[in-house]
Amino acid sequence: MSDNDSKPALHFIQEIVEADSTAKRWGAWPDGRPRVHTRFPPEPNGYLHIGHAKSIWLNYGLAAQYGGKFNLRFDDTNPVKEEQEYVDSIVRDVRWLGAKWVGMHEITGKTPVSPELAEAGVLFASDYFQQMYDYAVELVKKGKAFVCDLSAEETSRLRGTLTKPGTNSPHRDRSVEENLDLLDRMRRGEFPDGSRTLRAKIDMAHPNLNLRDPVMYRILHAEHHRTGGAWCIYPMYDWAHGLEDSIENITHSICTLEFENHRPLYDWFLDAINEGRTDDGSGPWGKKIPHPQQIEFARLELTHTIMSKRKLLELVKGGHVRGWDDPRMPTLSGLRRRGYTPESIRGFCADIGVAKFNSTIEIVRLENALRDHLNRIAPRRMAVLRPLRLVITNFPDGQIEQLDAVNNPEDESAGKRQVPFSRVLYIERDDFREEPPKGYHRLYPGNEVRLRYAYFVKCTGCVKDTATGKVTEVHCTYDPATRGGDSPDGRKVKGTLHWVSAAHAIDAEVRLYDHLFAAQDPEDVPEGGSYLDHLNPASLEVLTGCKLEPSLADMKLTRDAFGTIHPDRVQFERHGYFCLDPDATPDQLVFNRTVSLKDTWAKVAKKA
RNA sequence: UGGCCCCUAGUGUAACGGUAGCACGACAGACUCUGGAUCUGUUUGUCAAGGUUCGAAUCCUUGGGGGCCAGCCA
Repeated sequence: MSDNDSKPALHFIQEIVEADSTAKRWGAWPDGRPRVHTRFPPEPNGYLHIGHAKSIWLNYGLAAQYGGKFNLRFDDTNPVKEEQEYVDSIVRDVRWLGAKWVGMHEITGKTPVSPELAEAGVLFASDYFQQMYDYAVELVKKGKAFVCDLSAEETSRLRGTLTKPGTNSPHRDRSVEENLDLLDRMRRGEFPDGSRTLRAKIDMAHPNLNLRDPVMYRILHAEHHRTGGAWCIYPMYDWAHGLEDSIENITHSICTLEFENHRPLYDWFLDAINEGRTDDGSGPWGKKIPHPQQIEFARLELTHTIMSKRKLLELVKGGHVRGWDDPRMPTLSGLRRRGYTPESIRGFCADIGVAKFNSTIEIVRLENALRDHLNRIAPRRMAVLRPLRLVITNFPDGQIEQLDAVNNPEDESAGKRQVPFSRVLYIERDDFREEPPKGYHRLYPGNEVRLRYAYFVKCTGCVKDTATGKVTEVHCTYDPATRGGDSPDGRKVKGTLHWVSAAHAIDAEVRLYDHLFAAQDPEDVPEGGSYLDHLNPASLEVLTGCKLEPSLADMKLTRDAFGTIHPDRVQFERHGYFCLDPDATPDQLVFNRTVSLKDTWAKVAKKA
């Protein structure tokens, strides 16, 4: 090939959109650019998780890439499962991720915003209920739908099986007049729940079970979170979804693989409505309505976690986690509280690709995307999580020195800060061994190490509790010539330790997290087992009495105009990335470990 | 004894009939005031068999493996 500018590889959906744009298949915006209009259509029956992030980013990313539009639309067609709480959390999470929908009110400051403004531009399928009903009446008139009096059990029995065809409903051949009358009375609430349905008249012998006279409306005398008691019949997903897309003039209706078998039905409904309609609106049925293209891709699966909304709900309700926003949850609210950045989640989504293969991504990929971003933006600080006293026996008692420390070696503009140093410090318990294992180059009797940004110190011994044998204090001497951490004689040390001056340290609680599930695939359980059996008992470790350098007292957790938390993020050197938890109070700092640093030593030590 | 979809290193993902590449991991090394970061190198792959073709990961056939579908859920 002679061209050096190899185009970035497009995934299969981008290829479709690209081809459609070239052909102007979906027409053009007023300025002449080809139209691309996507949407994210969550059902408000749970919190969003990282899998939804992939979908949001796919849909919004496509719209952004092709200069198109993106809708946030709630698919709220089942009042018995849906709640306003979920609407609120979903709107919050989509906004936090960085997707911008049509009509969205963007953040302008920290002044709290009204719920109306927070929801500005958000669409609801329930707003289309009347239009959907009108279309249903049209199908009845066209002889393509009928009212069926069969019970749910009978309907199921007559549907047949995967290998055997179904049987026609005895009500399938009712007259249009009778169907119209019955449908009207269903709508008026004359019939009890479950007594009748409106069904499409397709083919009870179809090999695709979705086409065996599917139910379009069921009777549900339930209070809807938005329409209240206005309706007592509610549309089924298959009937509703294509109409929602059509009404919004969506071009590409992207969904996950399990809807592949539903695409023929998606198309059938739209085709049925368009039958007899014309491009110019002449004729008895009027103008043709838009018919978007449904495209399916593989949903995101991750190791060491679960993505099922039902099971996530179980974890919450069963008290296995503290709530939807527990930092161990794969929910966006959990990841946010844990300290994940929207940038890192987007980066992850861009990284993993879009395809039709059912794959499971190793969770380290997510953690890596996180480290990658945090490494660039997080200021470095020193924090001793499991403190051990270190006394510098030749350092003048009462003397305090302020030493310069670099805030972020990856970002010079982050500048420097001063850290107080004195005779008694805390170091990590793990950084001292009376008898060092092979390859250990931290502190042990006779060994010299560097105290980061401070001095070289040489270990002279330790003090032990006579009863327990536990080391309570380590002693060392320092070399005054190494101030700042460099030796004028060119002498090298292998280890560099972080530390905190005991007299200046602030106390904090630190929560360490590990994978919620110990098993790679929590769903992989023997007969009679449960994914709950794989819950990792060590997924949360709470450390108290941690010692932090004084500058950490400035850490903040802010809330934006929508009440969404934005915690400051830091790297505790040699430990990992941390952020303030909403549980923190002015006199009790609480930190979450977002993700640990890669730990080569741990790997070496484990092998030995 | 149904229909639809899918299968490329350990895990993901490119190659669109013309040299199987990339990322992450793993391993080895360099560098380092974080056993971090960074850099270098190594390793491993087209599910199988036929067919079409000068040439097949790619097209066809058969077989194997996996996913989804029998809600008045989405």
